[in-house]
Amino acid sequence: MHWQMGWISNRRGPHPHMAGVTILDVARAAGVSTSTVSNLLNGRTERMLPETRQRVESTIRKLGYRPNRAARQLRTGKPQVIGLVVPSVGNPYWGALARHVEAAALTQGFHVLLCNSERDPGRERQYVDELVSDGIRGIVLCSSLPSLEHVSSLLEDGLRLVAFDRTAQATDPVGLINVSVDNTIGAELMGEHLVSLGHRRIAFVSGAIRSINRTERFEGFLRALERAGIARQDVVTWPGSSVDSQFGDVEAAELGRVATTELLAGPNPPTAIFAVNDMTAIGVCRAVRDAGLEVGQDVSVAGFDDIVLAELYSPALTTVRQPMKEMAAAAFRALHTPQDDDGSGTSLLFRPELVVRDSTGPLAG
Amino acid sequence: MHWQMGWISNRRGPHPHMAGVTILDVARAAGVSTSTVSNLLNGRTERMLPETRQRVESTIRKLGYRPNRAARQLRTGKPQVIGLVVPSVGNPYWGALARHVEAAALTQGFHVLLCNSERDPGRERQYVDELVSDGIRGIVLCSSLPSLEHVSSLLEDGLRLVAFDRTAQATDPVGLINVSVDNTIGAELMGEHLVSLGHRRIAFVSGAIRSINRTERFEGFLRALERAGIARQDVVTWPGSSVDSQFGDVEAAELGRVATTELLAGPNPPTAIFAVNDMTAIGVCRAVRDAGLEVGQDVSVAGFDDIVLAELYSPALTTVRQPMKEMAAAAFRALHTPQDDDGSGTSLLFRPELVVRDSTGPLAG
DNA sequence: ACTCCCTGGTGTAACGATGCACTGACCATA
DNA sequence: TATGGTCAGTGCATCGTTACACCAGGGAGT
Repeated sequence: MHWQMGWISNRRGPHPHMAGVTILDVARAAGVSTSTVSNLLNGRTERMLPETRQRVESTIRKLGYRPNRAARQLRTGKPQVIGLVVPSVGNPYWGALARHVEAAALTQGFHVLLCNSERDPGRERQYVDELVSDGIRGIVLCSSLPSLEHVSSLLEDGLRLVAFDRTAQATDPVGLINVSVDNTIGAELMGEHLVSLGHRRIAFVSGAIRSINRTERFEGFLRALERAGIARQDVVTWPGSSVDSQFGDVEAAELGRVATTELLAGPNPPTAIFAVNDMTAIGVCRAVRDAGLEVGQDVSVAGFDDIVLAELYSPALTTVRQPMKEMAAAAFRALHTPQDDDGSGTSLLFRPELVVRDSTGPLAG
Repeated sequence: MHWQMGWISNRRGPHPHMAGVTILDVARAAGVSTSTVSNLLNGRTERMLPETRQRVESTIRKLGYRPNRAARQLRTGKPQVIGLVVPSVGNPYWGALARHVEAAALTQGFHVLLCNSERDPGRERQYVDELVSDGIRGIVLCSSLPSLEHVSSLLEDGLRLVAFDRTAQATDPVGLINVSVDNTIGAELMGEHLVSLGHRRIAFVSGAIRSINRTERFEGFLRALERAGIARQDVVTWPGSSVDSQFGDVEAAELGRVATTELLAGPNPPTAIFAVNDMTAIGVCRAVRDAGLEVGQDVSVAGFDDIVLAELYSPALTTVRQPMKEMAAAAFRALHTPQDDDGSGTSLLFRPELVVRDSTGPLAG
């Protein structure tokens, strides 16, 4: 009978896996049922003789058995995988996040599926839908969208969603957890730092202040200046221009450059410039130098984020550090803690740290 | 009978999925068998009335059906996922690769599992093993190991492995495909560029020349200088020091700094310095400035890779660009082309491009 | 009328793990 | 001797998809 030949030669099915030791192999070798092996694997050890447990465990090791994730997922509906959606992992900031999220996931045996939205809202939404329909129940989303209302139905269906680099908003769907640095405090620290160096005319450079992050950073910055007796209306900002739309990476630097060139050419130019992030700060530095001035000497420049670049740049950038590793770990953990229905704990704010390097210095003259 | 109640209320099983439209739902709605739907899904359309095909296709769309990846993998053994193992996605070079690999995968409906080896050979090996035993059959590996012999058994078992940023070696296991930029040509281009600027005393800075990349870059560099009549023994290199071990990211810059400081303090210092990569070049720049000299004016500095940073740095770095997007796409494609048993085509070399910016300039005086 | 082939499908046993409902053995109590 | 209660497991239906083996019905060749 040829079906029997098929059965014999094809114990592993039509497409044999490489690491083909199954739970059945373990069960047989240990002289127990697959149920017992499964029970052990899933922590139901209380119904088991320690001796049996030992035997099964050693069999698992001897055979090099590893549970098949696909089969497990098919059965449980929960894959050991989380999704990570970032604008672009080519950006050092998101690259660092991806690195630390993956490290955190690894400690719990989870894998990370990487998705680059390229700042395309449609693509971002599609990725989330796709991950969900692939059975993934936990996603770290770094959205470029101000509103996350479109995911509320997924949240209601049990998806665990962590929004990274974003603080909670009033209109947020319930169940959403936000992980972010405390932008307000960070900007306040930087404001204080610049004031303490003697600067009084300080500019804030960013794109059109629409995103939550930018708003918060601006607010914190203002707060520090007002405390130092600088009136709100005396704070220099850049009005924005045609360059200003959705920026990423290199464009952010370009924005800083354009803004600074205008600012320095104007009447009564600032002696210090606080950029909304490090990429922008780099563009600011370039413009300062292009104007024949020295960064840290003639004009102080500060950034935000503390990307790798900041330390390496020349001059090394004074900036506000986000505790990336801790934030990434918290984001991953939040994916597994059941949601608090009391509505609290939907925002995890981390304390930023002021990092003073060479791009800021005391007011000259 | 309570089992019946269970069956009724639990049509989706004990852990209901969110997007629960199955192939059976489609089959029923279209009035065909699941086999027919499956046949359509897998391109076996030749045995099918065009009319039937239309009906099934529109049903799929109407119901928003998406095949369950876990079930598909369980059956076929081949997940729609590839693995990407990089030293650290926090490094802009690898971040850029990850971004483009993911984009290439997306075009074919594949997802990318991200793994950071953190330059730990054990971790790198473990990741590969883990991916394989999870059923993944295609991996892009950016190894820190000079030899890849340990994966040969996996290759024999049908794993498709692409080694990125590495050229083929004599001892490579068969079936391994290498994707890399042509380091020799790239370095040659840079050597020519520096020579054409009038430099005669040019240093090559890297860690201990052990890795394949570094060796090739050094060779190409030498070739250009020899063609210009500069004897091999006159080429300045840095002997290496205690700082020199396995470097990554920030450490690479530090290496460049230390090396350059020594070089400039020595007798007859070089007028141009070619660093093995951009990170190192950045460290070189810092040391040049620390010595009171100006980059691009007093001393020319060149890098390799053209990471984002290079353009943003100040001065903008002259470097050798790797066509990352094309290389990433080729790496992904190589994962799916059957292996050529004739042994050819195991190395894909891409043509680099010289990018002249501000860090190099004509010999002063 | 009979075989043989072709077309356009269908039936169904797996893939590997899970976890509920069950059970046989043993002990304690009534 | 019933009765009940642990203990330490086991049996098996099930998740959604695939692909091989099969089959009905029609036409062509002999």
